[in-house]
Amino acid sequence: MTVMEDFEDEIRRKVSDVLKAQGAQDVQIVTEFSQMEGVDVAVPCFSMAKALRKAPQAIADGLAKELVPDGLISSVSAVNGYLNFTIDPEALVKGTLDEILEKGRDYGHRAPSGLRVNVEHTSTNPTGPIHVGRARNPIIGDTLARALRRCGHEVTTEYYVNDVGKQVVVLTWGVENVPDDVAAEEAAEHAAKAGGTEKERDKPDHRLVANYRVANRYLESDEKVQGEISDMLRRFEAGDSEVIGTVRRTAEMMLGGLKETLSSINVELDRYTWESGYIADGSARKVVDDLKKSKYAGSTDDGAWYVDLKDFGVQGKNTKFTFTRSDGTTLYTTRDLAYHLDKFTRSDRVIDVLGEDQKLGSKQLCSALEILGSEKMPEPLFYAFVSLPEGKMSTRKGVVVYLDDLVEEAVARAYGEIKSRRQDMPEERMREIATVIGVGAIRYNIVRVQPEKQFVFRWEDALNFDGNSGPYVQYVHARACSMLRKAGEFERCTNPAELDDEYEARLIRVLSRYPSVLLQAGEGKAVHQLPAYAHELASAFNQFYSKVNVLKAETGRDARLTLVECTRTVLADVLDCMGIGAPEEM
RNA sequence: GGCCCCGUAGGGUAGGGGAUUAUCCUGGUGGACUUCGGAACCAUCGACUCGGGUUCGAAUCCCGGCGGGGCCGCCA
Repeated sequence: MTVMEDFEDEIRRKVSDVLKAQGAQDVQIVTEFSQMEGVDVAVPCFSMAKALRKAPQAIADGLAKELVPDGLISSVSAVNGYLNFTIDPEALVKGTLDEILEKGRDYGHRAPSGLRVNVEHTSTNPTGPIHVGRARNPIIGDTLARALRRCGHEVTTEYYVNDVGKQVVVLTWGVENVPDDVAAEEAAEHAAKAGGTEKERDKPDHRLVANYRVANRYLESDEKVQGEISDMLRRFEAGDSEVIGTVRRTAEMMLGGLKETLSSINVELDRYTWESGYIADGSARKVVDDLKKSKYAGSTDDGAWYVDLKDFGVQGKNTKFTFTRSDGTTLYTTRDLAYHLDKFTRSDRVIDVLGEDQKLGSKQLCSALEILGSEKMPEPLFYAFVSLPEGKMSTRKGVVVYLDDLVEEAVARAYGEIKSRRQDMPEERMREIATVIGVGAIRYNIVRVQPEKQFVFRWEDALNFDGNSGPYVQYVHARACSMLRKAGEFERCTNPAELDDEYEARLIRVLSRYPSVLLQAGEGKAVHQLPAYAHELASAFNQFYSKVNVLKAETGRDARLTLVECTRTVLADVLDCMGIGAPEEM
């Protein structure tokens, strides 16, 4: 419990007591942070108006009259239908700072809930490198996972690897059959088309995707290749262990490259689950058997099975959700059902981070789970697609920006910045910090916007290091570290009498809100609140910094240094929650 | 054809029924400061897609246009 939470509790309790004394039971009392100057928490009285049959302002007036400021409440007033409360400023200062000092990097984190939460994210097909369109997925997913851990949950992150189906078979055929020189030529040509932003890389995903492109091209025109691939696909479907093994090995090679990319942006997943596993262990088959028994099931003349979802709110000309082909083999969605049932045995909550093209699929999945009698349902988190100013990303047309290229560019840019301001720093250290800054800029820029909004990728935004950016926040952290380094030994002091400047008070107020921001980001699945908060905190610190002397303070130096230390602690944690490093110098 | 998202200053973006000042960044303009690290600080300019409706009150909810995106496979 933080001071702010105690404060809100106290308000709710006291307002409720007064209402009960006035004969009103069971009235919902909501508290909210106020933007009004001089008001900390407000209770809007509008929603009580109907139940109490009184005007909002009259309710607020009545309550304000009965409530005597004591405890954490230092003042009460009624304005425009709001009951406004001010927290005892001394308690806020002392309570917030003491708690940060005591908990350190755990400030704002909740006690263990015992809840197991599974966050599936990324799960891109292992057929090519990750481009910035897809990058929204790992960045949102990883950030959400970090926020949920701070909410006290036991979080497992998971990547569902698609090693079944035509795409991976085509890839595998390409890797086995396309001559090295043809693939190399394709890679060079593709890089040239991308206009120099893209480089040839010796990395499995970039190497193998050339074979994949060539194979796809052959597939369009060459009958011999078409025959070979469909034969391979047939053997794959029939359970030919040789083909299955080859495909799996190819997918693993590709995945190795993808993992490298993810790791470069600080995304490490706890678990990789292979789609083919659900065929091998018979669980996809069991889903088929169970669905066939349902009253919604039916089959076409040639033997394909479906469930009709028209009673489940699925709209459109075709409400049939097919779960077996006419030859009896399973489909992607059938295996996805088995996958979700598996996840439910391992977790209490299951979150899927998905592109918005999966909306219908996800709804169908839920309906089918309902038919199967599942008590748990996945919670999908959808994000809209990322496009380029020139239009949709397309690997084939060369209209694509690979995440590896973006990272490289951002790091190079950060390196240039450091080099221009720091002549004293060793080369290796500059490189190290440039990586942290470049990656920070990218993650911050992408997590900044609400997932459901379309996102147009622009180099100048992604490489922006000013204002509302990762590097801005990192810079403030580095600056705070520098001050603490220079300060040397000091005695921690949280005496409110020494922290009564308006800039100090504002900064502390922002610090006090961190726990509620983590809650919104995690439980509310609103990860875009994190960069907004980080920027607000960093900005409040910069204002404080420009107006108040710390190292040269005549009085209250220790208290100010303590405030600097607390800010640094929270900045480091909010950055970490976004998967962004907090360098001590830059 | 049907369904689902989104539309906020020149560009980007927060708020997603309420407080006669709608957030933040960028951009423009103008400042302060011999700095505890200027990737900074201050001031100023500039916006709720349109039309109806619900409501004491709408950027916010409902209906309809317009614009952008997505989906409607025995693909994954």
